[in-house]
Amino acid sequence: MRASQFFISTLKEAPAEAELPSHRLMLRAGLIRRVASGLYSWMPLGLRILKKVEAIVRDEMDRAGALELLMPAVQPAELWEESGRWAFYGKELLRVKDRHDREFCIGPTHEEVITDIARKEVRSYKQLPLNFYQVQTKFRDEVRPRFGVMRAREFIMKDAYSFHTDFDSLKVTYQTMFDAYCRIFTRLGLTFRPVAADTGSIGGTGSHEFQVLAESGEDVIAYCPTSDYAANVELAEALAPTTPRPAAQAPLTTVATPRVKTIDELCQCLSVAAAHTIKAVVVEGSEGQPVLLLVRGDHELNEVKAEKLDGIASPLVFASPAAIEAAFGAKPGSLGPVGFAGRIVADRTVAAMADMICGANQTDAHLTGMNWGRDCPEPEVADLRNVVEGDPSPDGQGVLALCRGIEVGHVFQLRTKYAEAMRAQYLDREGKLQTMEMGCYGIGVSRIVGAAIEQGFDDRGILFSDAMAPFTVSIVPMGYGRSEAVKAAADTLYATLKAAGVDVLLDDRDERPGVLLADGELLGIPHRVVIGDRGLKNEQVEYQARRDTEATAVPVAEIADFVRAKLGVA
RNA sequence: CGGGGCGUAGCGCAGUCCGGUAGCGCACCUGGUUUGGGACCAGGUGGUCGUGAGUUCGAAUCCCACCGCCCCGACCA
Repeated sequence: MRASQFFISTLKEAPAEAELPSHRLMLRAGLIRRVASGLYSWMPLGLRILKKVEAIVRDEMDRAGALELLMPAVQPAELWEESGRWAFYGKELLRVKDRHDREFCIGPTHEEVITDIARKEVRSYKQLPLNFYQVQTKFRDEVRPRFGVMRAREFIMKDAYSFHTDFDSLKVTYQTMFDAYCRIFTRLGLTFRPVAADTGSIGGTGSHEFQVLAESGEDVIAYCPTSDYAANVELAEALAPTTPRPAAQAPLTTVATPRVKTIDELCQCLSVAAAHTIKAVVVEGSEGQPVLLLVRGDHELNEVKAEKLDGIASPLVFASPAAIEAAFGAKPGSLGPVGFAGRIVADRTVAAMADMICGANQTDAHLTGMNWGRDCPEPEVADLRNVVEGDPSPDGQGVLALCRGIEVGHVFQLRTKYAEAMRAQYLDREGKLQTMEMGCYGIGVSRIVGAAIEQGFDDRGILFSDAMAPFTVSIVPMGYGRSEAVKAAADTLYATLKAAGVDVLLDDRDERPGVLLADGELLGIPHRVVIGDRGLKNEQVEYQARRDTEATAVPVAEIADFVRAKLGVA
């Protein structure tokens, strides 16, 4: 491509709305333009990147035996009513009515439509397993779209759905897809980690997320540096302390703690460490009754774990201040287990504590020296908290560390959740009707572009991998319109690389050298050849990779082969 | 949904407190000079100051309402 025939629209300054490096750089480089909150146009340059990601995804999906199809973005409400999600999905589902007043949604995902296809098309076990995928626009009406294409409302997703006669078959395809995902992210040049994950609103059993490691990530991952354990903190198990509970020593004492509402204030007021306190959270049980959850003062309640407990409302509902006062006779900030007659669930760590400090169920008062068994009954025990740095790894191999990640892929074993609700059945060998097993597999194609930039940029711009860059090589002539020699050398190299199938940009724009060089760096083009009269005097041009600190002089006669060698192109 | 902030030219901003008929940098157009790191000179184009309703002789500026956008929060009692 000749830059003069293309559309390059870079900005020296990023619009004020962008905060995250990837978002700023995507706007500055002119890859995307915002249309409305969470809605972006992909400009020609950005679309090239998106297409490259898509091509790799398709290549690996095809290789994994998945078959591409295309489902509509607009879906009838009836299908969602059948699966039960029309009611369950909530406000993120964009619902619309057509001219006949019939209800539809703009698809945030496609389990319903694909299951409808499977139940209509598949009759026999002989047709299974099957794996379909599509690359398509999704819409999720996010509460707070942010970070440009990373959490947009409309985005491009590759979603695949597999159908099976039995769980064993599902597990085989799940592994095939897991492996394909690893190849995709590796080929894209991303530093990523597959982690065990919660299944969330999609439902099902086994699940892994593919997380691109980045400081700005919205997810927290717990991993073990000395083993291959890795899980989203939502899921990572906090093991029970191995040391037994110490014997009670302190007497139960009520202390006045005026205006103390938080653990921080409590620690200051009593000059104690948070690890000696316990934090009380009141949630609703399945019948709406208050349930008291207890975690250590310096720990965090894990909502996902809490709502999985039997008898707890799911999704989790926090009790209202009024309900709390009615049940405890005290305001939030002074709650504790002593004297509370309802259900109490203590985190494993809390269950192993002695001489604790907790709320007294009396406004502006706390108890010190609280002990299980002596001052109140032994509590029900469960894993309720987020793991913290240094916790023992659940696989028994060392301790956990935490890092942040951007979720770019997610694979699920859905099992029969949708097939059952929507009666996706087949006839088995014996002629008996059976429910299909299902898997689903998603990749956030547009999010990958943001995530990749988040993982690769410097003060000059983007650092794209060869696989994702809008162009692999740029030829930057110093004075294309002024020097016949420069023009000839640039044109020759351009023709040669193009003929070799290299995605090359000849920057023949009538701009000053500084503009051409700065734009190439902003766009993250990984390989650059600078051609100028200065070098040509000695029959030389300059090669510099985007990540190199210095240019390499290369004889003009050898530059094409030199670049091809750098790219690994024959 | 709660809190904070911001809406003035395509982008970045000043002007708003203290009302007087809109400005700077970049970008863009024309001409000239330049040409190995975002050039220089000269001349130009472009704005219902987010929208609506008020106060006033007069509103970007003051008052009210609305809309849009960004950030933080929406377990941590």
